[in-house]
Amino acid sequence: MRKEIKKNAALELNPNVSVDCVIFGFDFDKLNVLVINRDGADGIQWALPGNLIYDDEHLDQAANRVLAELTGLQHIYLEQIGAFGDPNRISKESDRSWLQSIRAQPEARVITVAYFSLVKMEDYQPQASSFAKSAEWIPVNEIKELAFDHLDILQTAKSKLKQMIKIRPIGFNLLPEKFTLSQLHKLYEAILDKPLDKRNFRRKIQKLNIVISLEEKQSGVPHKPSQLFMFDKEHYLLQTQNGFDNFGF
Amino acid sequence: MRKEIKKNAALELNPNVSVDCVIFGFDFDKLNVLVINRDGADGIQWALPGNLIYDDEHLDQAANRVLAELTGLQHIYLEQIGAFGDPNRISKESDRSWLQSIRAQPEARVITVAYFSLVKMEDYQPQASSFAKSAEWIPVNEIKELAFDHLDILQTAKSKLKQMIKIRPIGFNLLPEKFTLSQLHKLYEAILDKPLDKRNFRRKIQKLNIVISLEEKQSGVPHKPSQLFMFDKEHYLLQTQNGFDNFGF
DNA sequence: GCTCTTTGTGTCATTTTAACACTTTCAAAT
DNA sequence: ATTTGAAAGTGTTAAAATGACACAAAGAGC
Repeated sequence: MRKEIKKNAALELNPNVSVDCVIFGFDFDKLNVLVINRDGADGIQWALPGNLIYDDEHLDQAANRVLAELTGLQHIYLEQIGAFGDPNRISKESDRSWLQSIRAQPEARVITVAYFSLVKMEDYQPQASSFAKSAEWIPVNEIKELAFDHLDILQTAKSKLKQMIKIRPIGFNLLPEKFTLSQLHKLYEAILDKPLDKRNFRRKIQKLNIVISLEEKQSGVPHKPSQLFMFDKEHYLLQTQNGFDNFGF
Repeated sequence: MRKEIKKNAALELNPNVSVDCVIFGFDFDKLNVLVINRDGADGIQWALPGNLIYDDEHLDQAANRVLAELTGLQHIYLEQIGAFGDPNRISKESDRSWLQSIRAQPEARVITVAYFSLVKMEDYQPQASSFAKSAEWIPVNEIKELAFDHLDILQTAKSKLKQMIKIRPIGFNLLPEKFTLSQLHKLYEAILDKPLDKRNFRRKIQKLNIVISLEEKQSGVPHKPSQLFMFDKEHYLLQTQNGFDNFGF
């Protein structure tokens, strides 16, 4: 009997800790973020995919599980961006009434640990399930309101992304295996939110030795076809071993 | 009666969430970290100052409160470095037996949110209280073992510090108001853990326009007395407004 | 006044940066 | 077949930043 109880306890949701995921995608023009739709009383309400953790799972696992449950996205490398702990972070009236419908202890104080990731949009078509009524990519710049403190979380994610892309070549996760330098250029401009000189950008990327030029070009485009490139992971790893950690944008 | 219960509930510790603080100090030679001593069965056991949060307090507040309760340090700007969520992070035998003695629910699953700060050692003489038997500055390099997953947390703090000092002038928090460039130089070397050329370091710092040379020199030193400097916060803030965020070390 | 210790300083060769405009290549339309 | 539109791709120059490197000056203690 005692064992029974313990076993159940391990499978129970911890009422005090949740995880939320900020998944960025790039449509070759602007940054998008994956949100779910909770069908609230008062119209559409977007939220980041997130939910309570189980007592026996690692935070990182919980983030992966919750993301998969709500959006179908799996096998994604999620990186933590921080914990959000305002005691009133879920106390807005619209949020509370929604929580009543899905939580065993809707009044419990919940801190959340936020994660973020960059994915190739084409590879991940979100499929809503669980309490998510839908799951969609929305342009980051068009998001003016989100449930709970998710707008804060998104803001934090954006600024971490901006920082991180200066230090690590994470941008490649947003592009297909084979990409053009113009795509990469546009990506950096979207993330850093400022224009970068085309020629200087190309020179810098190529001098960094982190892209390999393929013997292949775009085809079917109504303009001069572009050379295709791949990320040179090995060369990058070599450089990091020598203490390299600054792309200098 | 119901109110009574609610009020008590608000004043209760949340059994699932704690905060831990990594406080760095600099003794003009090397980095130190503030640890408390829990008087365990099997000899001395160092730990980072940390404890459970209350249900009605912000995580940031909790970190400040816990730090003050255990070490007496107050009015310190603490910055979050991340949440640690291994479900077994407090399950080592020595940790469990200690938790029995201080926690109402010693078996609860606890995630912790870690904070860090940089302080002037001279300004903060730690005073142990609560369950801390003592509170002391220990050189970071001499720490081989800590309670729970605190060694992980310390490691993370060190690497965040290394990153952050390249982006923001946080090092000045470790030095007195008035300092010499040699002290600053040594500090950067200690944090980055590599030698920096003296002349190049001085040139760079001075070109950054973030220090003001005072009309004052060291005295009483058995060698050529050094010029004193202050951090030029205003000038730094101006630069950040223009998007500046890279000291390039 | 000698010794010890730390401060403080300059140059040069190399690399990196920022600013800037025109030609090439292809598909689609005429 | 020719034109048009749209994006790709390319080089120079001046200014600034970097890294490597060695010796004189100032004070305290003896």
